[in-house]
Parts: sequence; C-alpha cells; structure tokens
Amino acid sequence: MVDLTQAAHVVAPQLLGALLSSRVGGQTVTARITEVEAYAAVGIDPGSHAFRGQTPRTSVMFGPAGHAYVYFTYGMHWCCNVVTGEVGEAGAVLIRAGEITEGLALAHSRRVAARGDRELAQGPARLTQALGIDGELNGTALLQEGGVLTLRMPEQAATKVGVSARTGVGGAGALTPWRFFLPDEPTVSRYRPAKARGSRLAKGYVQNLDSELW
DNA sequence: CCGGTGATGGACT
DNA sequence: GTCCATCACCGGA
Repeated sequence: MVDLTQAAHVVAPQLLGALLSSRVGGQTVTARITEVEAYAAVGIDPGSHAFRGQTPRTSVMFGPAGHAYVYFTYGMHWCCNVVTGEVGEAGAVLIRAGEITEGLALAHSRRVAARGDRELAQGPARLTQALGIDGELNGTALLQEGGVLTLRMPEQAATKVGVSARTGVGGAGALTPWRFFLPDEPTVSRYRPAKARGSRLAKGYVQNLDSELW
C-alpha cells in the first residue's frame, strides 16, 4: 500500500496508474494517472510553492497528506496536487496527465478543444478541466469513499517508470529529476524543459532516465 | 510535427 | 512590477 506520509519524490512514481475520480454534478469522470511531478518539503525545493514558508494560498500543503492542493495559475488554469508527507512538511505531487477511463462524453463536453480522447487530460490544466476540478475543491480529502474527489491506488506498482527534470521549473529546482511518467503512454504531455524558449541552458536535459537513478 | 506567442489574474517581493 | 508547476492557436516545414 502506498504511504502518502512519505516524501513527495518517493510517493510520486507510486501514483502512476492510480485512478483519480471526480463526482461533480452527480456524474463521474475518472483518469488513470500517467504523469506526475514531485515537489519537496518546505525550505529544500526552490521549485515548490511552499519553499518560502506558509502563505494563505499554500496552507493546504502544510496540512495532512491525502488532501488535494488545487491552485490557480496563468490567469485561467487550475492544477491539482496530492499533499504528501507529515503535517508541516508541505510535500506535494502535481498530477500532470492521465488517460480518461470513465465519463468520456462529459470530459469532452468540458474540453471542446480536445481533438481526441488522448488530449482530454494531456497536461495538468487539461486534466483538471476534464474532471471539473477548480479552487472550490482545494483541501478536499482524497482517500474517503463517497467524496467529490477519490484517489484509488494502483493494484500493482509500475515496473517501468520514465524520469526527467520537471517541466515548468527553472533555476536550482531544475536540477532534481522529479518528473515521473509511464513510458509509451500517448497521454503523457510532450516534454518541454523549463526556460526552453530561446535558451540553450535546458537543451541537454535527459528525457528518459533509468529508474535505477533514483 | 514543430516552435513561437498572446491571453489573463493573482500571489508575492 | 514581476513571475508564473499552462493552453490554444497560428504559421511554417
């Protein structure tokens, strides 16, 4: 069984294959998680929202594991994290992409721009949109039956896991390879290293590392 | 398939 | 004022 009170980068690869379901308006949409990113405890990860300490926005991250930290970004997008670690640590795993396995019609109605099933949840903001997740669900418990959001762990842990640097994180935070994904899954978002635009800095990052490296 | 760019608002320095 | 844990759309190849 997955222990969510462990560090985020330990929990993150174990969430690959997990099923995240939302029941909004009485209808269920389920995504099988194919890509995640880990954000470490307060003070040790410059890429984490919690790095500089607790603020009103990040208060959920400092609470107990197994709750959803949902935040708003770029003026229009929501992203969903699973809080990990002990209370006060503020670890989190960002759910970056998934395959919609239930509620395809409803997911398409929420994501009109998606050209096919694979694009429904291919990316963190696309996934929240397909599942109808927004800021109202910030702080929701994920491990209780009958909740609006439910996270069901995979029956078997993934044996083959892709590893890379995190997508939108630059600076010192880019040094830790804490993006994990299921190889050969079409729903994994295309890899775009931080600061790739016009910069040669991120060019050399490895896209797929052996799982032995972590 | 690929890279470039505008949209858009809130958190934080 | 600056920086985003991003997406959709456009044009070029």
